[in-house]
Amino acid sequence: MDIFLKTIGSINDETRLRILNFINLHKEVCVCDVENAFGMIQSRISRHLKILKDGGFLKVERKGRWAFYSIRSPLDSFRQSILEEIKHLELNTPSLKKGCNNVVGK
Amino acid sequence: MDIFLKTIGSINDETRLRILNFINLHKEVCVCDVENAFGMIQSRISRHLKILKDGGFLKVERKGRWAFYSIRSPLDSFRQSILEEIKHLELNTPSLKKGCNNVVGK
DNA sequence: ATCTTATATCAAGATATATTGATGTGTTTA
DNA sequence: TAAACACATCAATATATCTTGATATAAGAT
Repeated sequence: MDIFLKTIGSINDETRLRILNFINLHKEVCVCDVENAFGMIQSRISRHLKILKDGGFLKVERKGRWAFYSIRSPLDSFRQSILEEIKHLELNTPSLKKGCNNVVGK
Repeated sequence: MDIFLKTIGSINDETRLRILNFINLHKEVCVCDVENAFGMIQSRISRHLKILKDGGFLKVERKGRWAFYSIRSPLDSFRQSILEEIKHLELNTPSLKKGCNNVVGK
C-alpha cells in the first residue's frame, strides 16, 4: 500500500501532472529541457522528477552530464490508465525548446 | 483538472483508502458504522467521507437521522479502476459490526 | 418541550508537502 | 588544473492537510 500511496502522491500536484504529460508527449527529455519549457528553477524541476520516478512513472538514464527522463517501460496498466487520463485534461503543456546542448557528441 | 486533482487527493490518504474499500465491500453504511468499524472519532470519519464524496467516489442518502454512504453509481471507468486497484492492496479492512440502531423502523 | 442520537462543521495544533536559494557532486571544456 | 555545466540535495520558509475536541444542526424518543 505504501507504493500505491507513493504513486498517488506523485500525481497529486499540478506541476507534476504537467511535467508528466510533457514527458509522455516528448518521449525523452533532460532536466534542463523541462526547466526551459516550464520556466521553473532547476531544484524544483529536479525534485518533481525524482518524485515521479519514485512514483513509478519515470525512469532516468544518465548520459555524460545529462540525465534523461522518460516514461518507464514496461508500464503497468494502472499507471497507463492514469497517463491516459492525464492526457485528456486541459493541462497547458509547454512545447519543447532545445535550450541546453544535450545533443549526443556535442 | 481541478476535479482530477480533487479525485486524486481524495485517495491520497491511508485512512480514506481503507474507508473506501470498506464501503466498496459493504455496499451501504452509515457514518456510525464506519466509526464503529474503524474505532475513530466521528468528526474524523465524517470529514473523510465528505472528501471521498467530493472526489466523486461516494454518494450520500439521508434516511431519518442517518446518512448512508455508498459507492456512486454509475461510476466512470477511471474511478472503477482505482477501486479495483485498492481492492488488491493489503488494507486491513475491518468487518461491519452493527453498533448503531440504523435499522429502518427502529 | 426536552433530551438523546446521528451527523456536520469549526478552530487549534500537529504533521506533511512545496518552493526557493545555497551548496555538493560529477562530467566536460578550456 | 581550473572553469563551466548539468544535476541532486539540503535548509529555511510558506502552504496545505490531518487530527482532535468543541460546537451546531436536525431528527427521533421520552
